[in-house]
Amino acid sequence: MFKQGSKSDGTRNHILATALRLFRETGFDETTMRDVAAKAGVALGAAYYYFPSKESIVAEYYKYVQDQHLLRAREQFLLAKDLRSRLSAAIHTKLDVLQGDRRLMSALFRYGGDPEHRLSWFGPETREHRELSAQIFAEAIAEQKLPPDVKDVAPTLLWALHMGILLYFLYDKSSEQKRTRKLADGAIELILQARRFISFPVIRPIRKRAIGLLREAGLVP
Amino acid sequence: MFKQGSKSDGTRNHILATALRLFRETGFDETTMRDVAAKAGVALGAAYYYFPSKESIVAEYYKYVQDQHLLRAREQFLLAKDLRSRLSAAIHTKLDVLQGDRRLMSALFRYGGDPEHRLSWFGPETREHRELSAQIFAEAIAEQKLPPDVKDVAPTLLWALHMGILLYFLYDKSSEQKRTRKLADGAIELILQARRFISFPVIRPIRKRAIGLLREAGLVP
DNA sequence: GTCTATAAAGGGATAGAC
DNA sequence: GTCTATCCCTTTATAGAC
Repeated sequence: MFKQGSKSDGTRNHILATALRLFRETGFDETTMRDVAAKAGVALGAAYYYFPSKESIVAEYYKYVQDQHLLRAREQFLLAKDLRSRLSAAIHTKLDVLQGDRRLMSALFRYGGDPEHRLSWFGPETREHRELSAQIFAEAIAEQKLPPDVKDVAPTLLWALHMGILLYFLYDKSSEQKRTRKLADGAIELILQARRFISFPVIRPIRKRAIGLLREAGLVP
Repeated sequence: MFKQGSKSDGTRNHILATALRLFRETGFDETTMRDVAAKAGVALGAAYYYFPSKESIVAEYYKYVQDQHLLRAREQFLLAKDLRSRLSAAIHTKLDVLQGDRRLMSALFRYGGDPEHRLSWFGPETREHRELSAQIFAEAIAEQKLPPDVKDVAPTLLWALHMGILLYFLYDKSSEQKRTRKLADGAIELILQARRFISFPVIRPIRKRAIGLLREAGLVP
């Protein structure tokens, strides 16, 4: 996104930027492709030439979010040494990127329930996105000494937690979504507390069982 | 749904049944109101006379699912005494009701991400549905001796777990969604195991903290 | 009150001309 | 690479039959 170059890239970016602006201001469903084309000063067909569907514009935004998240999280990882700061960096940078775009996220959300959809969060076509997202959490916990089975599944579980927090974020009407920030911080504190328990021999059987269940279900690697 | 009576009820039910059949066979987006009207043998206007929108037909289905779940779960509760059977009844009856309607569920799913939508799962308009759903889980654990704070939040947490299982169900391509059944059974076993730990004094602080966090976030009562 | 027939506004998507 | 013209669909609306 926003890379410059040939003339076509200029038009494409112009249409994209206009569309995202309208989606943010007016909402996804409320914005028509005709609006986008008109405001961008191109014909309807031109908009469809660059974006095969209205949804594909949102898909572009999804990529942008992933890139931004990776960039910002890694930037903060350079200075964050302890687990708390690193988990905090991983989740809060994501919220930073999405702050103000909650209406757009609603449009993304709808793809999640359709296994056949190209943009479904859990479908094969978006596996790369998921893995990239989990990778950020893997980097957050990279230096931690943890039982191997825990370390294997932790990134995916943190990714799942982060998805839950994003859902909360979507519904959070508090100013600047402060409640979500608090929820995230609280969740991190719980993780830190759980981290101490997780290696205890008493916990081992239930831990093994839980991870085994998730593995069998294909929910974790 | 399916209640008989006046002539209008007959037509209404006929349109509803036809629409659901087409949604199941062809998919929600692929089925047009014109298809529904045509297959039901009524004019387009008649279909819109009974259902103000295509979505409102799906909303009707949602009510039907809730009613059926309550009915079937309570029927099984009469014979199920231990916690395992009662949790099993609560979740498996829901899956029974939804079995074969996964395409329809995809259509329902999309409402979940839009806080402004009348049919959003987490919005104020559907609170009754959520509470009714949690009520079934409350009945499943009614006879259990549990710390009061746990007993207060358990129905909501079980409801959340059940929502997660339904998401898995949506994506489960195994024949008759056997994998989801296994996942549900495994989750129940984990709950039984956790049930033994939950009252331990060592666990108390982290438990209090976790529940406090959920309360502050407004996620549990 | 229940429904048919019909039209038309508004919007997603496409074919093909330029 | 861009635009015009067009199709199909949802939805709303209306006039009138039963």
